[in-house]
Amino acid sequence: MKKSPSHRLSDHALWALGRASLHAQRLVRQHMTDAGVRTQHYHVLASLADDGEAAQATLADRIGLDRSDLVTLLDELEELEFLARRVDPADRRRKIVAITPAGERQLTAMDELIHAAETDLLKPLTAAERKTLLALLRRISSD
Amino acid sequence: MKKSPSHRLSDHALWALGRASLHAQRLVRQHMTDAGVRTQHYHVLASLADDGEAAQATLADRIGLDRSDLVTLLDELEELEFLARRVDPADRRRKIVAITPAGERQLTAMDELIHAAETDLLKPLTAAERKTLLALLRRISSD
DNA sequence: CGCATCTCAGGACAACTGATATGA
DNA sequence: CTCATATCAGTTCTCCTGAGATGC
Repeated sequence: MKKSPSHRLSDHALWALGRASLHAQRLVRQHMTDAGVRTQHYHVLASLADDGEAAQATLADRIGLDRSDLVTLLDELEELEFLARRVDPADRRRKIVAITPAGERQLTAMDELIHAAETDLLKPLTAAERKTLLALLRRISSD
Repeated sequence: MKKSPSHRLSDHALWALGRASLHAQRLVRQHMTDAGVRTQHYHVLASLADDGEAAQATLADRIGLDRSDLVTLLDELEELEFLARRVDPADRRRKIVAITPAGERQLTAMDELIHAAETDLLKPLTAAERKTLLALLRRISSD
């Protein structure tokens, strides 16, 4: 016997995931929009800082972003001088993207906002539960 | 000593959530788009079937959807005759939304697709892990 | 009058698709 | 010629905002 009469919306991990993710996005924006910067900007800068400069295609793959969408994103960040594009002399089709000192400063500033949002999000969980959640999420998304 | 050198993108539950949710959305679409129906349509029909007919405002609250967005959604579903709107005689501002037999049939059909997507998503997890994940997701999104 | 309900118009973001120019 | 890279244009979907019309 099932206790609740098949609540299609609340019993599916599918929607629970969506709602949690939306909640997370809202927290991020709530902390970030003041700066006029978007989540994707953070992704780009963080990837460049953590894994080093790269061609746009590999950068897009690293973040899991579409290559065509990355173009506009890089335009905006280059305009702000948070990164620089230079043509790869070895293969002149490629443009190598590198973060600038100003970009690193911006990244450190955003790090705090992100950390605050993450803290808010995980507030109801213990440290062990946070690790469990992260591990489970990784297993269902990467495969 | 930390083992990995602070991978900003992979160590945050914030992005793990986003990636998992995106992956889930893709699975749903992969199973659903054939029918020309969207996720939100399912939400509306499922809520009407599980919790009964309701005024638009309360329906929107139940799904967690914006009231203005619900209008278009209901227009589409009414066009397909999957639901019907009728004015509440007790308060003529209100329109009571109810699912039709055709809507219920459509819902059953979608149930299978949704179930398939959910199975795909949770494939890497054991039954116990699925329960844990669902419980953790609920704790961080509801409060 | 203030207030709630439904409606309409439009913007912001993210994900996706297809086509093009250029170089390897 | 083929393939990959970066770019450009346009669509869809979801979420959000503000304003109007009608009835309480």
